[in-house]
Amino acid sequence: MDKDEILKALANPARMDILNWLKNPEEHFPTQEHPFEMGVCASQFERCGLSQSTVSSHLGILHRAGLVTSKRVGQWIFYKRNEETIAAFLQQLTRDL
Amino acid sequence: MDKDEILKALANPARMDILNWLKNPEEHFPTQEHPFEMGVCASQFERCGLSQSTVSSHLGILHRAGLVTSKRVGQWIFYKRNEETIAAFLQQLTRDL
DNA sequence: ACTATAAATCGGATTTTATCGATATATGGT
DNA sequence: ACCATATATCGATAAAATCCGATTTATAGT
Repeated sequence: MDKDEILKALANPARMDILNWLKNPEEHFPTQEHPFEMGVCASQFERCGLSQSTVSSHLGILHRAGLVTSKRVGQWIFYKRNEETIAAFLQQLTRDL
Repeated sequence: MDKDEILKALANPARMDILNWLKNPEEHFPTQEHPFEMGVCASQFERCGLSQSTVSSHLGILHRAGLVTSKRVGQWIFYKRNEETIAAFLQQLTRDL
């Protein structure tokens, strides 16, 4: 759990949006065909207006920071919030800051 | 209280160090001649190895984000943590994230 | 083997951030 | 008024982040 890496990941509005949308997939990704239990399909995040490659980069940064998990299912990759890491980060920040 | 601005301010090791040092001024700034009640004198932070102008810039970013307060006393400017803003930020982040 | 779709990676353009030395501004003391 | 000290601001440079389109890689279906 790299606090600095997580802070950098959070210090960007698009990535913050992605994390927030993932709290309510049903509400924010009504067009997804797949069941939400698997997570949210990567391509769904292009709704933020950024290109496929940019979205992929943001998802990679969130994933490397440990803030989301990803699972490949067939040709798709599904993302979920990693609540464990998020909670641990908040705890440490509350202690350290 | 601008959450994004605060996150950007925190997403930098030097600024994070400054905030942490300010939790224990007596320990981290033993060379300060002034009483610590006033805060920590700006020049003290040059102990992080950065130039005076760079330190001044970092302090300005922390101040604009509301994470520290500053008070001029004579020719010096003293900095303290702004515990109110820090606590409010942590609360909001814990709610929002 | 070929085609289609999803996602990652590459290469490059642009913007933002970090840093410095030099200079300007503010204050205090002589 | 002048000099010394503390801090802020300016201008330049280098590094990092953001973003895109094009290409590559992975998987699925025919």
